[in-house]
Amino acid sequence: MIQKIKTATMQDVAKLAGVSMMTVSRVISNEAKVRDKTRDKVMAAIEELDYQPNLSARSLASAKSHLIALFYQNPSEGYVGQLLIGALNKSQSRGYNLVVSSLDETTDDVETALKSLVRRNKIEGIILPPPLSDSQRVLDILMALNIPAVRISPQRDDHPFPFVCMDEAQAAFDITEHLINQGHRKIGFIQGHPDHSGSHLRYEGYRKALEKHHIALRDDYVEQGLFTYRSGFQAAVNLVTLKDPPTAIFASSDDMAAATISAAQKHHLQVPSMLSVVGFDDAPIASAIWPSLTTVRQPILEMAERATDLLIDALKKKPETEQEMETPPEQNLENILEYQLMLRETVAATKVKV
Amino acid sequence: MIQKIKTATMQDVAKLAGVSMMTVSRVISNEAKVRDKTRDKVMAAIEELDYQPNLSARSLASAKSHLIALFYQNPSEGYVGQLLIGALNKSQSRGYNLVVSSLDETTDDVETALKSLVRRNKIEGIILPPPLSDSQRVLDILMALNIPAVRISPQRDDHPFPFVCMDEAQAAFDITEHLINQGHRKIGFIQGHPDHSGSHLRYEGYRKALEKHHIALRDDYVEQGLFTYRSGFQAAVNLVTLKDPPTAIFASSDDMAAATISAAQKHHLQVPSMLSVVGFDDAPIASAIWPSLTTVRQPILEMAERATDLLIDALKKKPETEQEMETPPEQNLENILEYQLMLRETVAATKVKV
DNA sequence: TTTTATAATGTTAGCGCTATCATTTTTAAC
DNA sequence: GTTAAAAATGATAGCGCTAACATTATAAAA
Repeated sequence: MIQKIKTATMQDVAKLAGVSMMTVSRVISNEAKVRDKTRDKVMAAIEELDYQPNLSARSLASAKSHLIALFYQNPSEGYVGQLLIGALNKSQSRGYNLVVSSLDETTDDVETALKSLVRRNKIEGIILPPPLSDSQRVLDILMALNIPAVRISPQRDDHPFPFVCMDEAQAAFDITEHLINQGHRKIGFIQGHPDHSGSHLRYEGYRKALEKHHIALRDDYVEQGLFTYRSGFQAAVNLVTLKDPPTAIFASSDDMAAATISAAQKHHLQVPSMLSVVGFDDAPIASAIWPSLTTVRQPILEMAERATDLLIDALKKKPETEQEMETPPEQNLENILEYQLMLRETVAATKVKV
Repeated sequence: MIQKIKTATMQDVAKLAGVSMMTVSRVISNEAKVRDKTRDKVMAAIEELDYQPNLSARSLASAKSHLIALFYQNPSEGYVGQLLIGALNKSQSRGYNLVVSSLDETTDDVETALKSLVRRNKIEGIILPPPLSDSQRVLDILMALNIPAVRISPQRDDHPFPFVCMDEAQAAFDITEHLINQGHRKIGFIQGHPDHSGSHLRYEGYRKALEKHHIALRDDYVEQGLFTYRSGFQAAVNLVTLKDPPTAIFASSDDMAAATISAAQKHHLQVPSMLSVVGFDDAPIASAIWPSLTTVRQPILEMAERATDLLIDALKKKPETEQEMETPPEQNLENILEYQLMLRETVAATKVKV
């Protein structure tokens, strides 16, 4: 026996509410001119019939694909996963569908590939996570295509496309201050890859926190890393073998923080009793290792959701004004999301009095 | 200036090919009865016009949602990510859309939640990754709903829903044999969580490899773990502090393997020169740490693709025969996917002669 | 060849919604 | 109160495709 439960159509709703289909359509789609009383009647009917609009019919009638795309370029698996879940949830709930595709911006034919993807699939808007969000090349192509795009965690904010991000400098500041509050005064820092978005911001936060608490910035406490475990390991060894070693180390990524813990243990420094360590990202490794890592969680899923919202808002608005994706020069503050300090097991208060 | 490039419709193709729309439709959708000559003409026209079928129109006309769902329940981030990419790619290319939703099978109202999700979104089929693929409860509900589902890496294969998986026992066998081939005879094993799919299979593979090479299975070389770093650490310490410790350790997960490396280093055993370590999963941590971990890669993305294919095949076939999702009792071999040994840096040949 | 079965193709009628324009109602202005 | 402007609502015609059936071409049987 097959379930032939005919779901209610807009027709049904209109009849029940005693209005025309068009009015129902207006109530549902935009917030067009509908009298409150009418809207209420329609809403009630929708409620009663448990009406679900048919997206296919809507797309067909409105000649819109209701398709947005997310392009990614070899970021970590965990990162894409979060991104996808966020973008998928949001687009679904707003009646859009998501196309996901990997895109290598370094190949010669990005332009062709990109254009054909967009044209053939009738893609209406694009979400660009890092590192694509900083690819001048991709941005230029999209700009020329006159297709709306939203960037996630871009390094530079001087581009007309809107973006969502997190205040990395503030997060770095906070986690450094957390160390200071635990009594640490000798705090080492392992920098991230100099080219990568965020490295500088994280260093900036570290610097400012020291400054605020009148702790001198020591050159020998700052080591260069590349975000990788291996680079972090070497940097940590350098710090730990200093004549006057730090009592805490802030590594700019979780991989490097994990390496720092290994390096410390190798040099017979118990973590956190003899050395505190903090990371950045809340990557899977942060909670996999033991002791588990105190770090900063980037709200990746939420960023993806916000980006999707932003994009769809622009899509819905655009046809009216035929304007370029208007970016308020002052980025809306709501698009700078909250991070979260994940206080776990790798930080302890100093026993030594300061 | 807006791009009003009207994309070709089926009408256009039909006209150019000198046939009716219906014939074009038949050429495109199924492999129905169309003379080869006709098909060629149509294909040529499609090619020439770069025709892309309009999915919305198709869905509307065929009264199908072309929607499949993937439900997940807190697996690791990397895992969902791979899964999503695979499922998304495949469903996209076969003209389906993917709804993704997390689902907690332990809550009281799973049944209600599941039913309403399926009904409201008109979901036609479902992909169930672990651990949902083994949830009797969820399987029962879906069965009652008479909705096709495909399971990924299920523990038990006695259920009518089809599944895709990897030969874990064989993989465990292979990686154990790799150790043996490097001259190791004293090989420790850290088991996974006893409840979890795969734990037993991996142990079985380990056991069989020893057996094949006439190496006695020693009880004291087998430690119980729970897949977590922490559990692995303790197990590794136990193995390493044995009077006659193993020269190699096979941990049933990468997290535990990473922990094993830490434990070894803590006990001044250099990896791999003094102790070889292998893991299982090829989780992000495997390539994050250093030395990077020799392990087994599960083809997660491919499994998701295959599962999606399987599901869509069933969906396309079903209406004809109105049959329950026919599972050939003997699972098609094509649905057991190839794993890959990731030979990295944590294995060395024994120096001691055997 | 004629008849019959069968395969191949065509015709028609919507699927459920929105765009467009026509109509009615309300509000504002005089 | 009358009239004009504005706001709210309705009627109609498809969007591009497929289901269902009708028709025609082809092959098989008599």
